[in-house]
Amino acid sequence: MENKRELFQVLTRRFGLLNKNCCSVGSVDISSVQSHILYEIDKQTAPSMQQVAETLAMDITTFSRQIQTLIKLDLVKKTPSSADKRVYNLSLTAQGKFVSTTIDHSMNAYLEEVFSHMNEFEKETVIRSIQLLNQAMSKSSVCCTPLL
Amino acid sequence: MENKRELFQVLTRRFGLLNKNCCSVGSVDISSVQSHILYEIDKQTAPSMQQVAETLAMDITTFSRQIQTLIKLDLVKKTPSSADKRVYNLSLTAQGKFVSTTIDHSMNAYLEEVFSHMNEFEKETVIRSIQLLNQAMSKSSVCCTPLL
DNA sequence: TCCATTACTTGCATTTTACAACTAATTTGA
DNA sequence: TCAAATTAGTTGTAAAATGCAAGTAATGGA
Repeated sequence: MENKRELFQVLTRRFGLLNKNCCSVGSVDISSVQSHILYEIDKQTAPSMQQVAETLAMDITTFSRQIQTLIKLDLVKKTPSSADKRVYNLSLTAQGKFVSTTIDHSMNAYLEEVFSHMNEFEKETVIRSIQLLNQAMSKSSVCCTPLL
Repeated sequence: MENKRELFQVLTRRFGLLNKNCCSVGSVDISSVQSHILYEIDKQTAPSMQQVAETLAMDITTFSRQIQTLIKLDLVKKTPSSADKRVYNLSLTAQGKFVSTTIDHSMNAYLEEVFSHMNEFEKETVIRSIQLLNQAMSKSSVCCTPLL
């Protein structure tokens, strides 16, 4: 079986769909892009706008507006940096933290469910393979340069 | 290492980015969604609008407009079905076929490049793992029901 | 034959996106 | 030291993508 693209096409589509469905927590309903933003703010410590936008390979102007939306939803806080007055540091509000954590749980629950269809050996192999793939992609010169 | 979500988050983001960059062929410049549409029309034989829209988990009205755009770009042809006059069968024009094939080649070239960072054993393992993953996801009850 | 269903389209209204052009703060280098 | 270049972030505007509601036309079942 050598049609790699087919495999990856289906895989990405599934993940895209998963991401689409993922992001409704109580009365808060955010987009997949917004959930990625929350995720990264949570992961990095007090990142600047530029940092997060670059990690997500997003245009900074689009990012700026998304942050405005997330602030209106009371999920994100923007604090002026004392070191450099041009910079804002991003952080999650209590509610933002809650939403982010809840999404994280439901994603992990979904992944557990998926892995429950495999035996222990397959599970290990697949996890290891994804790691290999991520490493290989980060080494690749063709694409994806800005991404961690 | 057990943070599965982290792994998949990075993987999907990379693929998303790859898809974004993928779709410029000569003077034709299409979106990632449109390339998925071409891909599916090429793969299925004379599918109806509903069929393709459902495979891609797209809203039919959005899909209808995307098809209009692709017809204007002379990439897709819409033929009334003789069996059922409500139905249109979709197919690629010569140019559409060319664009689709070219994208397919460049995606496969990219994947080859990625796999070139692995040895033969790793390569086999990763491919096999993606297959396992796709199977497991298709068995999953949580998500992704409409997808092949 | 008439009514429910199906395939597809159009009318909105919203959201997302990105280029260009802006302000304000910081750094560079003569 | 101070003007010029760079950097962080915002806003104007315009295009594209999205999806619900409501429409038309064809089909199929009772």
